[in-house]
Amino acid sequence: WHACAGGMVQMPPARSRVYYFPQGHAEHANGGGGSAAAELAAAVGPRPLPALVLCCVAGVRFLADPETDEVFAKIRLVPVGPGEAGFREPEGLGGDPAEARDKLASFAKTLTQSDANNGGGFSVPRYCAETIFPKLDYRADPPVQTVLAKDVHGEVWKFRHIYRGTPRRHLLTTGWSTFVNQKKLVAGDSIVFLRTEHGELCVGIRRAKRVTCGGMERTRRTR
Amino acid sequence: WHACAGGMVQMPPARSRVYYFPQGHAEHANGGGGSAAAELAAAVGPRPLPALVLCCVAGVRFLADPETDEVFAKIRLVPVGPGEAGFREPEGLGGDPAEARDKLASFAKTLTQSDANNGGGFSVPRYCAETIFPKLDYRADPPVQTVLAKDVHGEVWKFRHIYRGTPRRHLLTTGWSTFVNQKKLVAGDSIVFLRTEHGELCVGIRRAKRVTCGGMERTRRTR
DNA sequence: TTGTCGGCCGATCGCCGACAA
DNA sequence: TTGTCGGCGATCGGCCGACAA
Repeated sequence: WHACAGGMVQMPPARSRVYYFPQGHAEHANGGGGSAAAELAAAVGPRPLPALVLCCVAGVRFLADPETDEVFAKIRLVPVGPGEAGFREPEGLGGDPAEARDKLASFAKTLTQSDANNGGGFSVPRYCAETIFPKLDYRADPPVQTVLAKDVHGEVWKFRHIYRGTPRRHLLTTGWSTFVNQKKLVAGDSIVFLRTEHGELCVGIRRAKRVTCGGMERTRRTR
Repeated sequence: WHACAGGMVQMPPARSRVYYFPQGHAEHANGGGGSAAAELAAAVGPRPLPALVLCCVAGVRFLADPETDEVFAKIRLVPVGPGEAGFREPEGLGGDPAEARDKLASFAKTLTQSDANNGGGFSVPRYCAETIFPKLDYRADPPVQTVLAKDVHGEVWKFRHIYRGTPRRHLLTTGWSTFVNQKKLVAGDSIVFLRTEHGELCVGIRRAKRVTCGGMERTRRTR
């Protein structure tokens, strides 16, 4: 899902030509998780570095880690000889994904302490509630509904969406803390809600870059 | 630890001669976890099967899976040519381990529903409480103490041991449910308490053979 | 002797409006 | 508009003796 990966990530379409940069791949694979091929292969265009290999994108598979929900892509590359015909720039790179993207409405929010602390609730920004979520019946008092959202694995999460308080605001209550615990979200992580063209509601997460500092305290609301 | 593996398991001492049975090793490794070498190499003595390899036990290491606490052993085997001298039967097999075993007192109990259900407590059989656990001060009312026990990894678990109720019985209360949850114990699994010759208290677990049936319900005390 | 149950008390969870940034 | 807090009600964990097997 593009919404989870972030707006900076652009994937080359199939059958386009890219340069494979072996040294970067090796360094990346050393340092972190196994999802090395993805961003590197996306570094389209020639660079002033040795050992560039012109390749043809044979296939792209969008995947997600079943445990951490980390999204990555597997890109099959087939080397192309310099003399071979049919050199084609990945021309659609600027237009295609952007065009596809505004067919679906999406909204991202970075979790606050209050969202992540086990107080149990999530403050829904008005824009998100009004454009992404199903319409609320504002005649009810208070207006409440159950919201269902699918994650990257197709698993459905159930949230109680209520519009209450003075002044009025949108909140997710029941179901939210379960989601936070299962996904192991902390303040600083981001959550993405999006509605597909079929009107289906989806939810994704993007984790903050973890500060690998020792004395990091897991803030739990003190009473 | 022998107490966890059960009384049926006997390990060959170092430098003894055993027969390695390659086919069984291969079948076992296919079916289950990685702890293949252990029991197979323990099948001491010639069998009416082809492809037996006479080996010398070069070393035995007693290990435990850090996640499941499953105990197993790694046995280094060195093949011995049929003509080589010094053929020595593992003569000490009957006497040695048995003798070593009654130096330390141990007690095993299969967990009942009440022990495993999150009611929070564990019924300690009188024999276990009186011979394995530290002595209680029966003058107190009720007699209580804190019991510390090490598991196979050296991790220390803390239990509240109390002698109460009418009629009186020994119970583990505080600390027990944490232990059950962390070790993922269910009714039917067994727990082993033992006291080493240094008076140190240890705790081990032996899981029941899981029935891989679909509709197995996780019984939780209904209210 | 010890397995299971109902009772019950206290801790925690999580929903709420009141503020204020 | 929305982040954080104190309050407080409902739920649940877990300790207890009463039985009975």
